[in-house]
Amino acid sequence: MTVEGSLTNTVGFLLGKLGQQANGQFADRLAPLGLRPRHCAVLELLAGGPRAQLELAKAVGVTPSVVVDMLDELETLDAVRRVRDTADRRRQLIELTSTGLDLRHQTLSLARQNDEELLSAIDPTEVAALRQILGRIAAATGLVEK
Amino acid sequence: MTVEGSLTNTVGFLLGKLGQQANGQFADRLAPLGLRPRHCAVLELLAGGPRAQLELAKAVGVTPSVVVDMLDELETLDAVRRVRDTADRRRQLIELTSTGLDLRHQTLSLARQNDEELLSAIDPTEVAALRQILGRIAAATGLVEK
DNA sequence: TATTGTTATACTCTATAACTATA
DNA sequence: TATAGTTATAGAGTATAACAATA
Repeated sequence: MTVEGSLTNTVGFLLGKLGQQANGQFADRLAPLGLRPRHCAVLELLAGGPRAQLELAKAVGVTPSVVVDMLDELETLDAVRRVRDTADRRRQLIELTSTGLDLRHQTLSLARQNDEELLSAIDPTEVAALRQILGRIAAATGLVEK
Repeated sequence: MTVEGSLTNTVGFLLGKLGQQANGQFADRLAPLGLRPRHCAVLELLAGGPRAQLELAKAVGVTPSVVVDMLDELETLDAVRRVRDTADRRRQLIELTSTGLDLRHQTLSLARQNDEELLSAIDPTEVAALRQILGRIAAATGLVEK
């Protein structure tokens, strides 16, 4: 048993450590695809329809110049297309290509594999409870658009 | 309700996001003390007795040169002392000073405040369940020495 | 010759600010 | 004059590798 009154027992500390671990493992799985976790959030958003770059920046929580880089990379992979908005020629609408959609399915599958590995030590009913509680905290802190 | 089959529903994704959030909030609380989350792990370890720098590096999971920097900072704060090991003069044993011990108490208190803020949306029995499950996952993945 | 700690260097990630083209 | 996107630059944070002292 861990020492009472220790930092290690803190939920925040555990979340930090486990989050880093989960993210690192996920990044390793994504690497062969030429993607990193950040890209997945973009693919996910674009699956809901085309978006402008600044919209993506705000939604993913990164600065616009980072979005430019990510989209350059995704374009190199033929995962997305930049199409000029005819109504406002300053904007570019980012569309998911068919290979982008396929890539998104793959990342989703990898994310599930990642979960399985991460959660292999605890039983299914607890996994469900965990997912539910984490989802509620994320929603409460506004981390995820409901 | 969130879309079924979405990355956002994944435990790994939620852990990553929440971990980053928890860590950021904790870092903000620590900033006035001149500390960052990493330092807390060092203070915690040293509370169990003096350690050599390479031991600290391995335990905290950072590279030796980073430990040098962290200890320089902690020494500036008078939180730790480097004392040459008389048995092996290459080693330096790092000791917690009394102000370091005090600092450790403060960081623990801040970590608890952080938990309260983070978990304000969910009720106590669920918090207990969450802490228990996270602790078990962390132990299973070897993230925390039991 | 190997090991502890240190320093110097480089690399990644991200943010800031200047720039263009459109509005 | 303001906005969308881009580029250039700089700042954290971290890792790698060369180095001095000791074993």
